Amino acid sequence: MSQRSGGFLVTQIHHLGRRVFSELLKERGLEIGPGQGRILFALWQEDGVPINKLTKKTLLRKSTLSELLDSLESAGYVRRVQSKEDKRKVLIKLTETTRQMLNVYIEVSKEMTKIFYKGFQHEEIDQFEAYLQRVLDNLVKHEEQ
Amino acid sequence: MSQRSGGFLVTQIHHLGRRVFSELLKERGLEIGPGQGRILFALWQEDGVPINKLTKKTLLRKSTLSELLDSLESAGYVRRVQSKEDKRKVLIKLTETTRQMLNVYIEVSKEMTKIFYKGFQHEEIDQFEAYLQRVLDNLVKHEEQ
DNA sequence: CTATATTAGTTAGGAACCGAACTAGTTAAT
DNA sequence: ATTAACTAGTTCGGTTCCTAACTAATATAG
Repeated sequence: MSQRSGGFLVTQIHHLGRRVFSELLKERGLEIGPGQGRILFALWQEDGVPINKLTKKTLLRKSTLSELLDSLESAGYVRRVQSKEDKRKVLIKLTETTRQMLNVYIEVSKEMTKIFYKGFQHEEIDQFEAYLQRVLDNLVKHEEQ
Repeated sequence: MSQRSGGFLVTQIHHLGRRVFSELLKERGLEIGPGQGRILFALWQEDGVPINKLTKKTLLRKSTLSELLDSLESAGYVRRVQSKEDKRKVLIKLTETTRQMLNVYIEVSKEMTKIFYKGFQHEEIDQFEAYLQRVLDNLVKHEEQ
């Protein structure tokens, strides 16, 4: 119960990992930051979604997304389209250029995973990610209340 | 090998966790942000250290520390003292006020840990944190090269 | 059918991070 | 004993995140 450091470890992994990932993206010529990549990744899985849905996928605040989307839009990676059914909603669509970046991004992600899990057995990865998911669920549940 | 999401999970846990932790600190009347807390925590373990050593403990860049220490100093939580042996070095010392915050901080950390690990057995926590440490080591090793 | 509540996004101000370029002090090499 | 190389911190400009306060559109309740 006493000296647990999970939160600190996660924070350190996050920051270090982001630096490494950032470096890999640059090496491969992908001119996006890891924050932008996170949003694009969600969009590659499902395109043309309203911002509100992106907040659920990324767990970012809508204000954060609003700003990141500004930068992605002015870089020409996404377009904002007002929904016709509900005029409050803004649908985010990938541009053609962006769709072609997916493969490189996947490559970089794989490389990142290799570094991340160096020396891990497959079952260890499974177990570890299951733990991560449980922790995430705990936090989500706590925030919902 | 293919669809691994460890990095994404860690990122999400980090951001959610930070929001929760931030909230807890506020509830308990501790007027510091989670970033500041991270530095103070390192100082509580060892006081009067040069900034360079703090970069190793926190894994933050020196520019980041420099700025966070500005805010901690102007809030009266730490003092900067030039080292006499090596005039390049700046030693960071806690003030008396800050030393008294430790207990509350520990309380908040415990509360955070409880949320984080809800439903975990002791051995599961041990195993999980060992995995985290391995991942962190991987990233540190990769960066060193 | 209007008033109210809810939902979707944006904006503004601030905090926590980064790399790159700088200053100043120390060490090492000729 | 100079010069060159290294080390310690700071500063600057930029990114990614936050909360709180706002506007606009839709849904609901009387």
